[in-house]
Amino acid sequence: MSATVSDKLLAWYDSHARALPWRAPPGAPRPDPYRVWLSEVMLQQTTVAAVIPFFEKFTATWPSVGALAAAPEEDVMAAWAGLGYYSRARNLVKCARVIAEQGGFPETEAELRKLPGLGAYTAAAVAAIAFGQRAVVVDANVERVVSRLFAIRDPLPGSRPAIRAATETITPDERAGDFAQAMMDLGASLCTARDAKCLLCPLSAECRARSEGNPLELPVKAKKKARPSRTGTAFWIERDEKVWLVKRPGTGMLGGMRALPDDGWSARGDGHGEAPVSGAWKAGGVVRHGFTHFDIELGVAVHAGERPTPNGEGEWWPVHAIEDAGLPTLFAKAARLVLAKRD
DNA sequence: GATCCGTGGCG
DNA sequence: TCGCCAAGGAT
Repeated sequence: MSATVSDKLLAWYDSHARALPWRAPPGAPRPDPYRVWLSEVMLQQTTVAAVIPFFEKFTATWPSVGALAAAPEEDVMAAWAGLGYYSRARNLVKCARVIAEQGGFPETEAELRKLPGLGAYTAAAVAAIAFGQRAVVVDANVERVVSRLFAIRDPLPGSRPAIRAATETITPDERAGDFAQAMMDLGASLCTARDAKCLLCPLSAECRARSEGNPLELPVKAKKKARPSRTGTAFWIERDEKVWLVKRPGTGMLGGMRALPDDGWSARGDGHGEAPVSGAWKAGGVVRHGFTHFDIELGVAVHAGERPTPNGEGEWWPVHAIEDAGLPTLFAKAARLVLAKRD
């Protein structure tokens, strides 16, 4: 059974693999480990379509892990702005510097797992795809495909050990990297969360969910908690055609990112409403944004006084270049709102 | 194990 | 409109 599944899947992959910028061209040897690692980190909880432009920008700016290691962290954070989960960018820089210092990527799953930002999934994926190691690669696609293939009906995340054990039985000794990518292509194109194109699937004859009932019922997942709604305020403080930006603390939400000053709102509670500068303020409108665990309704207050002098750390950023500041999406929305109302 | 951490697309 | 979802990791 195991040989049958992987053989069928690899044969399908050989004719149906997606052409993606981090994959080696057909017939080429293994892909560049730097590009594999970078793409895998970007792809954590992030769709292929969202990653591609960021991947192209990063590899054009920093063509090697050495170039990335030498980059100012601030530049990398700004380049990551809009992609989300910003701890990935901080760990990306840390990891690049460790690798540069070590003279290259480690090639085993266990050594890769020690690097910042590489968990069980990414370490296995890089070991298999970039270095040809046999590694059991389990991501959300594999969880879904394997849950259906083996009719694993226990709900996630409790079923993860069983899913991993089942994946182990079908992972081939050779081409484990192609096998992993084939599972992900299958999960992205045929065996998706809301659809199952079983008539096109190379594994339909082996699929227990298909023979036993409706594949769309799997995997079963625990229900998620409702997201709270928060309110807060961001402050637009301008002087000499420059706007005051702060750098958020290195850990926590939007950690290490440039931002507009705000009133301390968070996932846990609303903002206190107090401005960082005295003087007159006018309402600049409201933006709404959804984070993973809460929604925020953010009022934008625009300073209406003369030559404000903010307290604390920050920098004056040219208003005309605000799109280059590397603001995360919520603050980018707020900035666009202010500038749009001005016209 | 549970929680925190972004964003955009989809039905 | 809205809940779900995506090549997860760190704590």
